[in-house]
Amino acid sequence: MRLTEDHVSNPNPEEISAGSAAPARRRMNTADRKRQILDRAIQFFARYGIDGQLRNLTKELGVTHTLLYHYFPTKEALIQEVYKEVFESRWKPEWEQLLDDEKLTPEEKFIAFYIDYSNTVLTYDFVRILIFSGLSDHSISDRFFELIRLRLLPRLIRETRQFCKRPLTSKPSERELEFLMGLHGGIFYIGMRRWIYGQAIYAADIPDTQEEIIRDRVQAYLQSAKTIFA
Amino acid sequence: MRLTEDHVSNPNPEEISAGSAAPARRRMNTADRKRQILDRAIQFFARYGIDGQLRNLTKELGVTHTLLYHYFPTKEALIQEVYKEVFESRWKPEWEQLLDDEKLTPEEKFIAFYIDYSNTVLTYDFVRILIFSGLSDHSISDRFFELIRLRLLPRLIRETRQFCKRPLTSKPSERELEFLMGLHGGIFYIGMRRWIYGQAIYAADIPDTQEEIIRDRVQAYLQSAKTIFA
DNA sequence: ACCATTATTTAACTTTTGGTCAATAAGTCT
DNA sequence: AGACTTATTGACCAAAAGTTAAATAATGGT
Repeated sequence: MRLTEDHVSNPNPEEISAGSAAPARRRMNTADRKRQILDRAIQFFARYGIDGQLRNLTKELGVTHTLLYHYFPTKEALIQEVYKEVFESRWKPEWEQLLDDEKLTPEEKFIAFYIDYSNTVLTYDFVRILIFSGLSDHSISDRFFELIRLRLLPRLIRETRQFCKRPLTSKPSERELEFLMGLHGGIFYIGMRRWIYGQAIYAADIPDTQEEIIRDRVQAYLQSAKTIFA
Repeated sequence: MRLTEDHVSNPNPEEISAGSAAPARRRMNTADRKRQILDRAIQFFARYGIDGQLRNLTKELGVTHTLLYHYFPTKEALIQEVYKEVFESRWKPEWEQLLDDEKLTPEEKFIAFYIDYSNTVLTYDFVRILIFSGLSDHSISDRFFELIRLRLLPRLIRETRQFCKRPLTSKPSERELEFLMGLHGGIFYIGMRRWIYGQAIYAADIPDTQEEIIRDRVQAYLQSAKTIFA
């Protein structure tokens, strides 16, 4: 039932050392090993979900599963650190600066932002872990959406209004927000198709066309906003 | 680690019968019981994922877990039937007829289609099971996307071109498809926010405003298509 | 070269969980 | 009422998987 790694070739060939001598047992310094485990755990849980088995995770590291308990008290604790790492350390404060930059037009800001946003957020690890966590417990993914809601949406709405030459002061209406979420969701869906459903995306690896996609959609969004909120 | 049902109040109070007498053991006719199990299994797996435990599922039914094996050979078989039920029996052939209806304008078709589509597809069970299955094994969710790709997208592209007064014959370009996926994904994202992330959606339960959201987005899509593909 | 530290492993425990099978009893038919 | 069918259960199994504790050995310091 669970996802297994039967088909995953072991990327750590050293453990199957040629000689029949006892496999070399190397000690690693604490910080490095913990970092290594965490990095691998992110990939691992992204792939197999939080139900992935510790024994398989540590096999990828060429290490016994009990070693984990030297660095993390429980599996749950490890998972929490994975979440923390993925959701908190990948947020870019530059996004806010970019959207506040007075030298750029709303259109330029939107495009530059969503290109960079999709490059950082629409990765295998991020998309899948975000969704795994959402499926099991909103409270974790919520932290990420709070950042979006507080730091990004107000700025994006402001820029939209600027583009439409409308007053900036009033509180964003639900209709405005929903319209913006149409753009935002459409872009996130690119990651969904690619990393959840395994679909080939049009020129997913060709930055130029990836940019064209975003450009098309942003322009459609802004132009239509002008019409709708006239 | 796994999602448990500790916090789920048991909706089947009969099993905790007041008297200490042996709980009445009722026999159900085969077809009804199978139907009942399947229905409950859909909700259950939608909530807890396919790693949900059979003993918990049957507890909700007020029945021993071994009874499942009287109706399904293995857990895997049950899950396959759940998938089949969810993905195949919810597809509406009317959608294709609607999009082919010559009495409607492209705009009317788009709006009518996406309103009905979102009402049938953007449900708790469907969205979550689709994503659970996508996370674990594309081959299942693929069947659903094949339907979309073959039955829906060509029609939607055709209607888009019709709206733009462009020739209908040539094969849809990737750019056209991606632009359409922006609309489609933005709408699916409504379900994601609601059923995966547990976010409150603007007027999610008020059909009128739900329709307004879709109307806004469809109109934005069509108008912009005119500009982009001029 | 020896010692102390601690990273790492080995062995074992416990609970969980999918699955089997024989026993039980609720319906149905005569 | 008695016999027959079969839905349902209870006891049990084996493998999986998180966790613990003691044994082992790599490393650094003196």
